[in-house]
Amino acid sequence: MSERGEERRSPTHVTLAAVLQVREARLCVLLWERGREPFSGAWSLPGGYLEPALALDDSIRSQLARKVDVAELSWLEQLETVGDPDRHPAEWQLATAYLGLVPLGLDPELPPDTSWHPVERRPAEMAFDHRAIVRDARERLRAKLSYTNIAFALAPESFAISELAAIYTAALGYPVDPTNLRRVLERRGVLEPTGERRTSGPGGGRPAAVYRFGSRELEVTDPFAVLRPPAGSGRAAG
Amino acid sequence: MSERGEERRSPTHVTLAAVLQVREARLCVLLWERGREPFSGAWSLPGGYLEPALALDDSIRSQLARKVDVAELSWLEQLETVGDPDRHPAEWQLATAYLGLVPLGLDPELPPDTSWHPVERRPAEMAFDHRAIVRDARERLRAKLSYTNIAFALAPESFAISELAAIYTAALGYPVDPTNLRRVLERRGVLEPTGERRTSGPGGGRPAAVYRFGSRELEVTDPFAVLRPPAGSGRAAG
DNA sequence: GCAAAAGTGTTAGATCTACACCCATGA
DNA sequence: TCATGGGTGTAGATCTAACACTTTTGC
Repeated sequence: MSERGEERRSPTHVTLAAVLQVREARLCVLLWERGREPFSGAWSLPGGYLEPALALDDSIRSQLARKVDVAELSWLEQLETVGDPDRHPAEWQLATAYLGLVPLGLDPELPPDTSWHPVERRPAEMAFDHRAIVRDARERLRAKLSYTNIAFALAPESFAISELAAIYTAALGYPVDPTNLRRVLERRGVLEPTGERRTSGPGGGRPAAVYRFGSRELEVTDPFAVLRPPAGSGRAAG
Repeated sequence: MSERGEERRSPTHVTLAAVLQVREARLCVLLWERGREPFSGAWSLPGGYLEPALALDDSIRSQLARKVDVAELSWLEQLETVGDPDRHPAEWQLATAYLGLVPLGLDPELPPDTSWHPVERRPAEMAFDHRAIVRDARERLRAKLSYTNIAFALAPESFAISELAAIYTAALGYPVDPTNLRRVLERRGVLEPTGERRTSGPGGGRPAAVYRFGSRELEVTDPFAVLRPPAGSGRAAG
């Protein structure tokens, strides 16, 4: 890391976010229609230039605030940084992409150039390399759903198990059985009964118990599927 | 992503790498002793300024080439990008960190300011935020050892199962039983017998069969520990 | 023969999916 | 009482860690 006091050409740096939400049983991503070149008219991820004195996550929060109420963001984590020299036609630009999540049921106000798109039917042509970023965000979410409690960020404050299973189904892309989902999450100790019950619908049916997530911090609930440490070995931190 | 043709202050951008290797039964990281301010004399990760027209991974490869023969790098993947405004005392600087792996047994020539340090006993004071990056690299490696075939990048071309178990033990930080490791990897189909056998040591002992990894591409061998898709459902790509 | 190291067999436990069955409610 | 949806029980399959046991070698 040799450095000189002189001028040095530096890339511009933007932060982007793939904000995902389950809407009408489909995993959707928040996209914005560009109004100017390059890629004018193309769908792109919300974001913008990194400002001095802002941390990366503060930057993306601030950029997102122009499109959506960031108080409704239940999760934000860094995804990847892309920097192919030709990813921007006119300038040398890097982009650090984030994965954001919004709980089911919220419907934030959006500016007219911004809307939700099902991830599976997202536009084939997206600005820059944003299509690949959406794919990576979806993959990251799917992986974490399987070994963490991150569903707390997709689910509303409280929910019936069948509603939670529908969220998993939408996000994972294949059916998730509520019966077994309950058992998995109960064994892991992440579910907490609220004591309330849903009222049955018009067709009748047994009322569903209402649950919430016991913690809204990310927890790795299934740390070592294989090659787990021997019985009584607490791994040293460091 | 509003942009203007005018000048814009941009952060400098460096690429760094936490290069890990198992040496003498310990997971080690390649560190470099800084020769100038800031953090002169402190241990730091190898890396340097991103050059225009270089992709991020090309940049870190090129920077690493100054310290170590990059042909001996068996794996390189992006880890994270850090950009706290005060991470560099003098300039506005972002850093994209990579995880690199070198197989057991290679001992690349190093310049005098560069050396291997056991990850568990790495210097308490490291330059910038490099200590946290080493920790994150180790965690990433540990996680991937459990659900992918990434051990191919830590192991030599061919090996006995007991040698491979020693590599897992060093990298994971807890004992891994060769007997069960063999079964896990054989079921996953990642091991390939070479047909050769090790000669016994001086004390005797049955000669070990020699294996290699069938693929040297990263493969997720244990994709869904839980919540797996129903029996005959191929997930759609996208 | 004996020690040492590698490899095999086996057992007990955990956890998962699938599905049958029972429960609580509205009409 | 019947349809509907929620909840429980259970069986079968898979996979795992642990460990006893057998095999193959050097001395």
